Amino acid sequence: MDIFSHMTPRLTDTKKFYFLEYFYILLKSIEKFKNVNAVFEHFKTLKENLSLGESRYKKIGIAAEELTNKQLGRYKYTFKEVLEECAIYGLIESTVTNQFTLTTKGTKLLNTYEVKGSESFNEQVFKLIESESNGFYYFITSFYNINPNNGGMLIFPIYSPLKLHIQKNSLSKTGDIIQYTIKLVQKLEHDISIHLNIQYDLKSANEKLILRLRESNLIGNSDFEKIMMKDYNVIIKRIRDYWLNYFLREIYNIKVSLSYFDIWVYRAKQIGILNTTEFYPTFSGKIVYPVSIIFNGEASNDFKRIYKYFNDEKLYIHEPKWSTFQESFIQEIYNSYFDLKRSNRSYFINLPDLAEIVCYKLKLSYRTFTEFLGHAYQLNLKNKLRIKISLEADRLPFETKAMYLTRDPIIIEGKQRNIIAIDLINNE
DNA sequence: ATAAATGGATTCCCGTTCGG
DNA sequence: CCGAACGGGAATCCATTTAT
Repeated sequence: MDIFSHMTPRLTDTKKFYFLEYFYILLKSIEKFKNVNAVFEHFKTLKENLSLGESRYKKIGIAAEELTNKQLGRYKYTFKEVLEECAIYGLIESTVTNQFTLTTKGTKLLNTYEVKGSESFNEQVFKLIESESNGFYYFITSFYNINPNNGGMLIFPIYSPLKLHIQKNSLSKTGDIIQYTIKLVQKLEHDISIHLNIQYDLKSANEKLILRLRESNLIGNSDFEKIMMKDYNVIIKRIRDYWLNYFLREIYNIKVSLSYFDIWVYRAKQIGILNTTEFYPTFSGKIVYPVSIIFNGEASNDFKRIYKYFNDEKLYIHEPKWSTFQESFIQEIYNSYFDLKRSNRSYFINLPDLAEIVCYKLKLSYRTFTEFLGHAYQLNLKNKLRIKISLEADRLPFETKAMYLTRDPIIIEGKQRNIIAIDLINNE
């Protein structure tokens, strides 16, 4: 029995920020200060210290500069959002205007972060959000319903003109833009048939998109009409967002805006409920899939129960133990390594790419992957593995230095590892 | 009728990537 | 190697919808 026969999910109770650590830095700031201005000042410092938000590219070792007024405005916006969401969960209270204090609940949550670390903290935050909204339930169950034969995986393809080998300077007229959308639609239909196993005709949806671009005067009525180059980025972004929305709302029938969806997904990733990646090898765009299950009953030892719903269904995260999962893990990194190597020719392959494939196939969180690879590497150093694993920090020759900054680093034995090679040991 | 919420659209920003 | 263009996440804006 679906819990939403009794209620609707409250998917917009979450405020507009991605990182769960914002909860921590706000609580910390209120623990130290009462007055809203002082709280904000501290919040700002902690935000910078933990490099939260602003850009997905992490700054490396550059001292913080003075904020512009605009940036300050943005920080205040986020601050306000976090403040509001903390109030929803009863973590803070305000008896006098612009004065805040922690509630018992808030103090307890802050303590969890400082004593038990961010993982336990995230799990507690999850419980707060879920008890308020049942939002994660909505997404996990929807995903499995949408793509039951493929582990609940959702695809969000993105193909910029560049990706389709169309030069910017060849997109100067209305007809060029339309040609781009037609080529794009072919790719989208192809991806849908491959990954969702449905034949979809996107022609009429594409006509709607073109109509909208016309209504906004971004493109003309005749194919020969020039587009304004200042509008170029806007046009491309409109097209991209249109299709992302279309996949979300029309194909998957998920009842939440793209911006809220992104926030839910990103938060779920931090909790370890689902994985999301923009770097899955051989796919262009975003992929989202659950690494947890919800059902009424007891799960095997490979799962960790983190929540129980009022109808007795439980949410379990797939979190196997190394002792029992070791064999499957080794087998999968071995298989996936050779899959990737086939298209690569080089002995070493990109480790984050391998992580993507193994995490997807075994439904492991990235954290568990790193932990298990660490164990495997240890055994390998002691010659207790049937394969030989080499990990290096070097990059592949054709990869530029910057490619690693956009992806979460994989740290094994205290060192960031970028590439991996695997051999069979042939003396057995 | 007014205020708040919503969510799509736009802007900002900045590291990456391209093309010469 | 360099400057221009790209790209995408986050912040913000703002028209529309919903609540009061």
